[in-house]
Amino acid sequence: MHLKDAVKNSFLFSDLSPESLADLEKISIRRTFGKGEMPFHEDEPANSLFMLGSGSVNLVKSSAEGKEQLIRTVKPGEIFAEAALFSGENYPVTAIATAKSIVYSINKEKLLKFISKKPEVSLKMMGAMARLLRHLNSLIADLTLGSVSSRLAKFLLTKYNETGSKSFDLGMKKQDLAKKLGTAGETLSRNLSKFKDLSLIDIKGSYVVIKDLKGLKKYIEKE
Amino acid sequence: MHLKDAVKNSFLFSDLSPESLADLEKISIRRTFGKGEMPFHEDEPANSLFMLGSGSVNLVKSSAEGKEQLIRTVKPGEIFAEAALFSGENYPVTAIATAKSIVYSINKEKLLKFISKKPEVSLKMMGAMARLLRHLNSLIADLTLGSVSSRLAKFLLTKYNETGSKSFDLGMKKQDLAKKLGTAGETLSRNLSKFKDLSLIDIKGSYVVIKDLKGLKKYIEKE
DNA sequence: CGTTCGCTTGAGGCCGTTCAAGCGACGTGG
DNA sequence: CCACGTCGCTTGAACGGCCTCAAGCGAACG
Repeated sequence: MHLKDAVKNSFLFSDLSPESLADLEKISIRRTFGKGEMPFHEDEPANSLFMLGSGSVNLVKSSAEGKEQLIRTVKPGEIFAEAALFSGENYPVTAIATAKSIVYSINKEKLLKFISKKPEVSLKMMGAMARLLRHLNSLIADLTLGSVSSRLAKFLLTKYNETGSKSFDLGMKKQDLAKKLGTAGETLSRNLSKFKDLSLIDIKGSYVVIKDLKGLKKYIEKE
Repeated sequence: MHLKDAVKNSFLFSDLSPESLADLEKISIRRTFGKGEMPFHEDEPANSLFMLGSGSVNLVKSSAEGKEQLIRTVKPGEIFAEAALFSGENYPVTAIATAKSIVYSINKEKLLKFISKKPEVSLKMMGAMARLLRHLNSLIADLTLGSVSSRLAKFLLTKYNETGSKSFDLGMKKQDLAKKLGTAGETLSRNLSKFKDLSLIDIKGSYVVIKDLKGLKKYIEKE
């Protein structure tokens, strides 16, 4: 895949002029990562912004004991490590490719120079960061204020809204979903069984069918 | 207090030219809030950016059941509700003044116009958002990956680093500290007692003396 | 002097964790 | 083609951290 194509889906750079695009290409580096490889680690000095061309990347925080919290999963066209651009320290999270991925990295200083000539890009950049801020805010609220079953119900309903269908695939390993929900695999397993016993859903493998929409919605509120 | 003085401590606007400052003043509204009053609520449409002139403001997320998680406490000169600027929805959090505060609010569209003429301000704005992103990232990690005692130890050591002294005041009500640490008041109380019993600290009221720095540090790692 | 407020302390219970064992699906090598 | 190992998931049992409810206590304040 070429940068030109990647950029089409990109929020940040989608309507750049051809000349600008050529400039951007000069300062960006294209790399591919296999499943499990890490584009960057949270204890590395941050010197680049990244854009995902294809594949999928998870952003996680990990503790000394090896526990992990999934902060965000990046989809093609999205940028990540945006905080890296503006503070001279290390990356705040670790990036892990969960599938073969094409990643463009852009050196911090060069990008800053590039951006400063293009106010539209700055605005979009801020927009992207603002959306992230919202995401993190509600993630905090979720993790702190709610229970696992409420988070699970919310996840299922979000999937339902995204796909527009009552039956869908989880789209990730249950282990990963557990991490996303900030819990252990066993606990997720039990909660899925509970929902199944209550006839709220049916589940076979990673394939889910929502049977009782209202019932699930109640679970979101019910702490 | 006049906007001019507030701006001196402000990260965003600190080195604006006098003319720009005059422009800024035209589009900003000065308001004062008493303790407990709310400059904005998380279910209100977001139409302004805020800057704290003096006083102190807490940003919280609250759940249906009235539980609250403290996301950030804003200090004079800092801006807040920055995410509001770039996405047309509601405020992501609720702001509560914890002391008599002077707050400047700036209409979203007007500020955007103002900013777009000043790339330096955009850059600073992004810097501010980047710092926030980092803050939220580590908050999530803390809340998810660690225990209350670890978070408490981290808080105490941060205070120690900030003040440079082993004895200091908590700087807030214990209730508020509990919310900041994402726990209940009772649990905080027990943990403080535990640290005291272990001779890691001494505490009288909200006045703390650190007695065993290494002991506290161990608690941070220890899950 | 009584009330309110912030904090502490106790008792009980629940949710989620960890450790362990077991199970089916899958792939590989004999 | 089957045996075996691995992997992801499930299930059970026990433990424990944190929460809630409730009572009590000192300090501040009217």
